[in-house]
Amino acid sequence: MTNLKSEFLQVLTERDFIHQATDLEALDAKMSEGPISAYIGFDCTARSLHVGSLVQIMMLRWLQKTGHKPIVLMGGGTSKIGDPSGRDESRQLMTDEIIEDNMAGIRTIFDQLLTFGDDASDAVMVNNGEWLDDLRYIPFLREIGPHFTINRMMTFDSVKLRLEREQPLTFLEFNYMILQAYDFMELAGRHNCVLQMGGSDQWGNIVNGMELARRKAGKHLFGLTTPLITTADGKKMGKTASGAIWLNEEQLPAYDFWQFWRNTQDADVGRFLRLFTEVPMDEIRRLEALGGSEINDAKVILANEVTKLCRGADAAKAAEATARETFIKGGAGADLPTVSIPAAALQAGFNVVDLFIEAGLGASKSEVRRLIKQGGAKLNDAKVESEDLVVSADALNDGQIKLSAGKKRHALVKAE
RNA sequence: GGAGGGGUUGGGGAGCGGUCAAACCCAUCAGACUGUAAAUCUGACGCUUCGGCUUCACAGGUUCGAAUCCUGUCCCCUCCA
Repeated sequence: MTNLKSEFLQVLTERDFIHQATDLEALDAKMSEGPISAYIGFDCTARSLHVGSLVQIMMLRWLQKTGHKPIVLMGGGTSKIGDPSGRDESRQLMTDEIIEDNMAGIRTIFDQLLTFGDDASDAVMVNNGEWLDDLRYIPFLREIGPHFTINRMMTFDSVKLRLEREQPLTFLEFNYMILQAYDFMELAGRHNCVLQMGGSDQWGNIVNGMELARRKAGKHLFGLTTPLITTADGKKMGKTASGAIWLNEEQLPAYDFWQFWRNTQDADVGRFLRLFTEVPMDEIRRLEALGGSEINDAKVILANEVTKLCRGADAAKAAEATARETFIKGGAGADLPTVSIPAAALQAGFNVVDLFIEAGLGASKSEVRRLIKQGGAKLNDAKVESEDLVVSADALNDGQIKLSAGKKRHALVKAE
């Protein structure tokens, strides 16, 4: 791990991206000689990737920045199987249409973070459906099958854990690792790809690909994995009560995305800045050393930087402005979730409880009443004292009513 | 195929004829303290027109009364073959 020569690996090391790597010295030598191609595979399990995948995407970005060629592999083919790694249950099988649709959604985030094209260090996107969809069973088995022993496959975590927990592992899923191994070899042949990266749960799959390519084609390929990113209190990152933190605007508005980062725990700020932003290391060291409430400045920078990367500079600015307006001035920022209600209904008088539900700040009347009872409900920053309060048009402030549930959840109501 | 054990409110897990909307833990939400942090403390945590109403796998039944008893169905687990 010492004295790495290639810029890419230096960056990765410095920013704590590396969990495991195969033959790091040789890889370093190769990468410092000249540009290489490396890939990461993404399953098309949803219309957007979430922050759990952001580490991988950042690696591809650094790869490109340091002059190498990123290959984004869309798992159009493998998504039809479902990766059993790290899961106790089989994934629900998806139809081709859903996979297509998901792929289109996921593509947008890569367009945002990587430069695609035909130049040497331009990123390319490939779909493993290209070579997997039309595989013929018997020839494939004869070509690839002899290189895998069941004995060895049983030792990989994705298989072993499932079996140890006595959870079923179908033959379908059992094939996943073979197909991913085949992918690596295929990419090595088609795009001269020599490195596969991925999350730590992909280690087994990556190693399989390397071995297959070595045996079939005599190629020396490399693998590198990132650690599983958890929060300081040991939870999987990016899973909040309200759902996953999606990278696409369509799945999660920029303001909420920004807030997620702004609410990072003190202990995670430095690590997240290293992994999810391109802020220079000196600056990060300065920011993470901030004590007391000053660390909030670092959190704002974190939120701004990540939002800028994933959603663009304008979205980041707007989100920050809204947060500033809402939390510091105690006003109402434009980016807050907004709902419209008919002006006539408001004229007639609207019960607070119903209004909170309309604004999405409560799922049931009981829930809102509880909120009011506990003193967490505010209307235009004044505590709602009674659940019988009737809100009328004179509550409008610059044409809008600000509702708050607790300190962090705010919404605007406008009359139409 | 045989013998047992079980399916309870987001998760775990009590309850085993009435006092059960159902202990407790976790998660979640709110309040206090702070810094839109963590930790801690407090409270809440099915729905409701506040009269009640719908929940304890599903469908029936016994009973004044069932999550609790009986019958059937579906699912899960353990052991034997």
